[in-house]
Amino acid sequence: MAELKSIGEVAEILGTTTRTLRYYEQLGLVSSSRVSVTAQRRYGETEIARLRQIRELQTLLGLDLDEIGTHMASYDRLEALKAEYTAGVSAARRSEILVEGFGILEGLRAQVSDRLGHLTAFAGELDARLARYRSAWEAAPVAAEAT
Amino acid sequence: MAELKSIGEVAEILGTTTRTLRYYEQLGLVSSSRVSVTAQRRYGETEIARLRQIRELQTLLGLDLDEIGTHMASYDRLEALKAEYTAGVSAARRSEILVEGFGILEGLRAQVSDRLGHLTAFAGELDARLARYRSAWEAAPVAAEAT
DNA sequence: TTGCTCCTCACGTCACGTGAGGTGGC
DNA sequence: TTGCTCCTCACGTCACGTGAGGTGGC
Repeated sequence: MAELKSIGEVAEILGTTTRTLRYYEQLGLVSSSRVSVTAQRRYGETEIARLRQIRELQTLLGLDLDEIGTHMASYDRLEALKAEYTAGVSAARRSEILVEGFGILEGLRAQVSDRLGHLTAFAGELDARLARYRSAWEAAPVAAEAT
Repeated sequence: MAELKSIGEVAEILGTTTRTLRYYEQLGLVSSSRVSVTAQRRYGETEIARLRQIRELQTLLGLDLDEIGTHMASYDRLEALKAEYTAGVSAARRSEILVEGFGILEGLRAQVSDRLGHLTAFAGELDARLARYRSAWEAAPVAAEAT
């Protein structure tokens, strides 16, 4: 029931390389299960999801690995909260971490919105240029047949 | 009427550093006007627009400087076409470059659409997480006053 | 047993960051 | 004349790329 995958399989799923995954592990961004300390790395669904998240923060938002490390630490704190939550912590501590986690996600969401705005504007520019091409094309119909 | 700007001013406008602008010039991505070969660099509106374009390709689409170089070379060819166009070239050559330019822009547009899709999905994930926070918040109203 | 993928160094590369030491414009 | 920004090396850094040489699983 374990369904563990090799580093090569995971690299292909994520569209990256084995070198990159080992580098992430070296920086402490992810961990992999290993039979012995020199044995082959194995990845479960949890780790793959974590890696996917790291990749999104890196490629979509352009964060560096240090910033990503901070975010992942926050996510880890939130997971720890869930455990504390069900174990029954004080209401004050509970709200403390809720506020922190909420703030982090709001910050991310703002960055995403910002990027979306810039990307949409860029798409608009490209569409305008493409439209100008099409009108240039209409103006030279004979040339179109020459290709 | 020149309105030339210094490297520091341009760097601040683009939200980057003077080092980066000099590096781009070293790679041949942009040029700057200089009184002598060792004198201070000056940038006109054309060069600033070009730099802005380079930055968009780099930060929004994540292209490397080699790929960006290829794109800028294409843009240059299109500018050259405009000159040829008004000078009156053959219809065959005209359509040749129109096809090429159109293809380049379409490729870029596809990449932008792809990124927009991924970013929108990422925004959706974040919104779902934020919604879960809000319901957790409702469940602990007393704690909210404690902060 | 033969490939194929995996492993650990370790040097190379890309896109800059960051002083070191010096010259030029308001 | 005094700052401030500019200049050119040139070494450092981050996030990997890329072999070198060797071990382990189907």
